[in-house]
Amino acid sequence: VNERNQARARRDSSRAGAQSDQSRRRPTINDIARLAEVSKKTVSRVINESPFVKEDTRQKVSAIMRELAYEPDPQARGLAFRRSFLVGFIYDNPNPQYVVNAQQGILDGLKESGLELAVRPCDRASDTFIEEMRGFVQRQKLFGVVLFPSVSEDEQLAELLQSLDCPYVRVASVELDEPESMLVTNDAVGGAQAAHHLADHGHRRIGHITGPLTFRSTHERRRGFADALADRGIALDPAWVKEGGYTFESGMACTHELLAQSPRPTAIFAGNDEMALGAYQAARDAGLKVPDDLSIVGYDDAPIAARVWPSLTTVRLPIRDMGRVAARKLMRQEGVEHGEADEQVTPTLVVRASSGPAPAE
Amino acid sequence: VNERNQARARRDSSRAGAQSDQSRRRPTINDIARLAEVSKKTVSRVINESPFVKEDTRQKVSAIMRELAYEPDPQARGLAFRRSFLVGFIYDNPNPQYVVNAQQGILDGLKESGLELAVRPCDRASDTFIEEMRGFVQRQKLFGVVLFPSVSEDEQLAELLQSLDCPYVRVASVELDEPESMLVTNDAVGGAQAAHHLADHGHRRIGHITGPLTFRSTHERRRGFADALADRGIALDPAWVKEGGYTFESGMACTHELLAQSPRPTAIFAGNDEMALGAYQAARDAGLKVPDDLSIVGYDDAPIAARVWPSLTTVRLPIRDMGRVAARKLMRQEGVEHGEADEQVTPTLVVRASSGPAPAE
DNA sequence: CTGAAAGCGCTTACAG
DNA sequence: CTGAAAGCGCTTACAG
Repeated sequence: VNERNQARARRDSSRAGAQSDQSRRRPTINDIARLAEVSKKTVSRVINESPFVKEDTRQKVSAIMRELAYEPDPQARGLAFRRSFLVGFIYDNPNPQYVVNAQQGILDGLKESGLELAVRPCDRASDTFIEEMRGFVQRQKLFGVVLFPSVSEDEQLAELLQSLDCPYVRVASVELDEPESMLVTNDAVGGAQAAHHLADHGHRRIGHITGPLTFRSTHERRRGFADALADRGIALDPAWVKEGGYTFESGMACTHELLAQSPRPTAIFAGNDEMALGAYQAARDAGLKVPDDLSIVGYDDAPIAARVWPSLTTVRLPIRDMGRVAARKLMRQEGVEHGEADEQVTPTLVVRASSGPAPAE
Repeated sequence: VNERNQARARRDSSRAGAQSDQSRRRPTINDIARLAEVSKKTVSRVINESPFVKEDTRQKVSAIMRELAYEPDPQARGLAFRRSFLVGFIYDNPNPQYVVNAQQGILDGLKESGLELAVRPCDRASDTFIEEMRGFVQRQKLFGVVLFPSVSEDEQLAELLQSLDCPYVRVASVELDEPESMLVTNDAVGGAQAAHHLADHGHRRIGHITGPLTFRSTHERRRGFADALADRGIALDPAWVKEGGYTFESGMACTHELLAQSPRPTAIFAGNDEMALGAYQAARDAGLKVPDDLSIVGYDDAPIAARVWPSLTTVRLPIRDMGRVAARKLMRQEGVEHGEADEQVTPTLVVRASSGPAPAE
């Protein structure tokens, strides 16, 4: 005896007043075909927007579908298509804000499409990573997959998806793949904006705390930052570049090192907001006031950036937009989205209270 | 012509070196039946752990399933069962940290079960809320649904799910429903812990910023807080209770009001961490030092609580655990989880630097 | 432009 | 304890 059905039966029997099964049954393709006096194959053609249906017929069938509020069963369609209507969101970003925003954006893009989003955190360091992903994709016959950093940079995973014939879109800071399956985040532009902002405020001794060197974004942000400083005739001293780990603690430690030097930097550009907050802490420990003694600029514009004191100047990554555009790209690849051409996403500087003029010498 | 298949065909033709379709085809129930020399019905019985299979037969079939790494197709199973293996996570909590943790916990609970998680943000205030939820549940024939506050408190939604015969578990601060579909968060206990902590530090004039009165947790936290203060002989003056909105700004505004009174409170218990940070800001505006002049206690233990200065004393809500336990309860309802009895979740106080002894008079 | 037949990979009655 | 038949709600060839 199947326990699941026992449970269900219990519920059934406890709802004596429920409607009859007949009236609650949802309409199927057969109901539509019968009422429209066509074959179910023709109904199927209407569902799938086949051009080989006479306009009259299409109208008639559509009207009845609307009347009965008919929605094709994704499970049955999927079984026949040998493919599901599930989009996978595979992520490994440690920042919850990042994940929720990306997820929200993907859902924005998927809205009204009939596609659902199945979420899947992962650990690239795990021995079973690739096998787990293979299982997920194969078992669910995923419609496609959206990948955000850092798992979007995993070539092994990309190859797996190709071999499984599973469409994907990768969000990353460099063009790792064919353009149709990439969404590039232009991190060098964000780095440049931070550089111009600080240079324009008269800073000359500027430190940089990078993200982990295993992230492509780390190199892009640094490159954009260094190049833009060079444009203003300022060299980014390698001794003033420290590798952090995108964590509060690493931001604090790197800032301690930077402030121990003499002369010390008057401004620090942190690779993300989390590390920028660590820099706040280190500045306090060193008896320095932000921004009077030390200007700090972050990256991401996490919600916390506006809530700390002083509020944080930072480069805003439009993560939710990135999710929406990535989902749309995936849909366009598969021909279910006939919208406008590809959109771009670009970071923008948000100036708040943690950055100001360089202190007088 | 179906565009999706065009896209797929393009990909196919571009991968000339791919394995033959034959070798890549996943095994089906028919393959297993043929190799095990039984009917597919018997294989089905093994898959569904039916007791009506001879041990010998079961062993033989299991061995072949393992050998071919056979996994039953959830789509086909779902179609036959008239039910999917998708669990819905419906949420409307504005706090991303909360959402990610809950989601992570639900996934912990679902691990290895073959159930996938489909996420669905919602807006209870929308006119189409109930119809959207009906569409989601019916179209996907959801296995079940997990609800977190505040949407878990929506009786209309609960009734809808019942009428749709869709199992659910509601996480909430009070027992709104039958125990098997409830996970109670014991918010009154958390409120009491905050009260005892402040009372033990000698505070007598204590303010409280509540969450929105439309949240059940608001009343529970307040009740637990007030009762525990009463135990210590301290009355919670209604004039020192302000209704906030779980936002930074509301925490700031309420604290301004509290500090304008004379005498002013020496401690404030905020209904969540976000509002506690608003209280920090208001204290700074008023020239008060935390915790020397004013002790502040929050609720949630969001990651930011450990990252601000001074670090925030707060009541930790084990959100991830709540997600895991909720998922398990759902599975147990449906008989797919045969684990231990129901677990409880309880809040715990995390003492940090924002609370200390009451200032001398 | 339209349809009858067969099939996607499973399960539910119904027999035995 | 086991199986042959029919069906879940759709789509893919194949005809016409």
